[in-house]
Amino acid sequence: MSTPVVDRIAPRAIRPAAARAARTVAAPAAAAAPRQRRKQARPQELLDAALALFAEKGYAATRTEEVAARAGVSKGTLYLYYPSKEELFKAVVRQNLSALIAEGAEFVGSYAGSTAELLQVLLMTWWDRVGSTAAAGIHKIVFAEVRNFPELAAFYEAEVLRPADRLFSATLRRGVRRGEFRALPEHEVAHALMAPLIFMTLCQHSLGACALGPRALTPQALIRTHLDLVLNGLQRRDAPAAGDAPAALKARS
Amino acid sequence: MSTPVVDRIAPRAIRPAAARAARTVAAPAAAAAPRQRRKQARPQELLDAALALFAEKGYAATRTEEVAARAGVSKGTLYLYYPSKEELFKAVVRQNLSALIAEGAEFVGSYAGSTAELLQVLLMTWWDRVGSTAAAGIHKIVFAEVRNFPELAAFYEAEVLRPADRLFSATLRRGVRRGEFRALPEHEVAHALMAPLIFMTLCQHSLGACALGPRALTPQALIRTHLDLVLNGLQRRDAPAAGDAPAALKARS
DNA sequence: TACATTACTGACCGAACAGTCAGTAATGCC
DNA sequence: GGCATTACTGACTGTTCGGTCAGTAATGTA
Repeated sequence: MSTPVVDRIAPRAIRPAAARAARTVAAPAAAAAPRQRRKQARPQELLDAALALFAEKGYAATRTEEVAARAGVSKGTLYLYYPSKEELFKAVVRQNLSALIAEGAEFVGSYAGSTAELLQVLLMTWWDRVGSTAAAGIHKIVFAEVRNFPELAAFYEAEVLRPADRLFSATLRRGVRRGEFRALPEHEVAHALMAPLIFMTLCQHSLGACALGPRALTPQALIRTHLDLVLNGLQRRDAPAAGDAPAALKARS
Repeated sequence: MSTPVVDRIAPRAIRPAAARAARTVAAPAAAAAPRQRRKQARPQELLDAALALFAEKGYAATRTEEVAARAGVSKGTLYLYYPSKEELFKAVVRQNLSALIAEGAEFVGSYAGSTAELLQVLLMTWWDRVGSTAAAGIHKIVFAEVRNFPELAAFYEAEVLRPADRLFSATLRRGVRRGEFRALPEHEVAHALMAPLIFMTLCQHSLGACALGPRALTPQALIRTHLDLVLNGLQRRDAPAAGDAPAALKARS
């Protein structure tokens, strides 16, 4: 089929050539202060740097030295605060995903309005707090690399997947119980609810970041269409159509 | 927040320790024949090996030597047929994705039944020929790694994304033109149509492969629920419900 | 059997990278 | 100012991997 040709020289991977400078030009706030002692601030700064780089390049492709440089410290310092690359990653997941899911579960328990509205709020809030931020890039990593790092699979399952599934299943049951929705399989509908959103963030964090991908797929338009489609699909044939756009759960901090 | 602890020794990545044996126990068909000359068969065997390994481990994490070993040849031979790892990957994409999309476009042009039926056939066929095979793993790679290999982004966009988007947009327009569907934004609905399916394959090729992930998400059940949901959502309120399950496009070869 | 062609091999090169640790300098205390 | 504590540094190590190329052996031809 394909003819053998030996010509070009392909680079082993993307050339790093970016880690430099970070120390000399230094952090955005502090000018060019060499060797500061700021034990309190380091962990958070390292987490921020790690999230940004993991989301951009993936887990395996992110070099710990680069994370350190972005946080304005040396590689040795990173290992002073996190015992390994893996533990650093886990800390990032805990801070950015686990926290919000717990908050959402609490919200669902005390919500009084219609379930269609509730779903709108949940999805909009997810977009506001995760989907539109670097945290969305974590999903990209998990999907792609979890098989190469089996220990991270169990961690993500317990820390993110199960809680999120519980959250949406409970919400859908609520809709059926109140006579608003048809009774469709919970897991599958929960999947259909989140899949297009997460899928969109995957696009944005991959093809989209290259100014390519599904053309002009603006998040707002997609979420609106998606909600219209799904809420209409969930609706009992004899029920009236859902109202639209209640106020969101809570503005980003 | 996090306290510094330095204790465990984390491995650099997943230990390869798998490439061995492949030559001695050799290929399933030929016993243990050293140094065969089979110029015709090599390219396809290399593509098969590459697809399997790329889908399992990702692009960067797959070692060319491992691909060669799985195909029953040495690393040098691989580079005799494909000039670089990147070109090997492109060849895999062309064979496994581009081909089917072209076939689907042809099918849509000549289809006579209802558009709801047509969508069912397209999705079912996609599942049969891509979603349920190793080829689905390609999407995982693209989402995760395309940013580290910008040249692959443009390739995938031109070779897969645009053709697929054209295919679904045309089908949806057909439904609206024939008065079967509501007029919703094409790109967004096309996204909502494919996202849950591709998303499911992502799950299966990552968490699912670790026997985790969304519990008991069987493909058939998900596709059925998804189609029910979306076709019901697309339906004009005054139209009758869609019929079900026409015969599939064409059985897997 | 001798020779030419060429499919195939695998040791080797250079670069990259997770994690270490002996050393350096900022800070607090007297 | 002098000293003890400790946050921080960066050169170093062992290993991995894409790609190369001089050499080897299978095949066709006579």
